[in-house]
Amino acid sequence: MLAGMGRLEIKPEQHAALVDGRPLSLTVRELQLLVTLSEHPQRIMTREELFAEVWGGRPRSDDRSVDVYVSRLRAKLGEALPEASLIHTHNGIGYRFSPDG
Amino acid sequence: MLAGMGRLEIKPEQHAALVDGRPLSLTVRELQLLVTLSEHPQRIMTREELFAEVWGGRPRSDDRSVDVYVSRLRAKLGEALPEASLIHTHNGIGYRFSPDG
DNA sequence: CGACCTGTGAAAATCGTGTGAACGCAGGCA
DNA sequence: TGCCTGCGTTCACACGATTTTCACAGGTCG
Repeated sequence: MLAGMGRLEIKPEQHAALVDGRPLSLTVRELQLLVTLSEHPQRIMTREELFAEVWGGRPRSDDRSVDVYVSRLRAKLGEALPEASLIHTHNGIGYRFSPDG
Repeated sequence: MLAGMGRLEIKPEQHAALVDGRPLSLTVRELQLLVTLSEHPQRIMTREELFAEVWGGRPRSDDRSVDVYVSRLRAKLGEALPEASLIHTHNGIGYRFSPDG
């Protein structure tokens, strides 16, 4: 128990992601992205899908917003849950959220 | 231990907030706000929620009362408990009371 | 009147966002 | 193995948005 996960709860209605009951200080965008990813666990989501959900519309072909926010999110999650790696990169495709490592 | 908290007691029924047994000199509004925040520890509360509890009704869209009173409250808490940071800002959303830092 | 509380406007300070660019890693191929 | 190359990661910055703080005017109550 409390290995890696089970410690992270995502509560969109409370505008919060909790680790051990304590909210991470995520920005609105970061939270939106985390919520979107976590709503489809183990599913590889393309940048287009993620962009559509979080920003709305389609990303420019060279838009790196999703990558940048994934990076920021990983940094904050990594601080709060050092041993967990929740967001996985799928090269050439997109990202996947995995609740357990 | 006794960093930040354990030293602060909030007694709504006595219209008082005590630090090491001594009452802070808070105004009615300040106390109401502190009570409201502290009744939901670790929960991010929106301005609308706080306003509804303390002032009643809905704030004007550009109302900054909550912010101003949070600021006044922090000033007084900061004097009595210099090392504690009990009220956290969540940008774009609202405020959160955290008994321990 | 004098002391204090309250809400408002506005200036000052801080933070979030998106972008371009630098960097680094992994995979393909000789 | 060693070099390319494409893609993902992260940094730095500028701009806009949001929060913090200050000053003040009106109100209350002794």
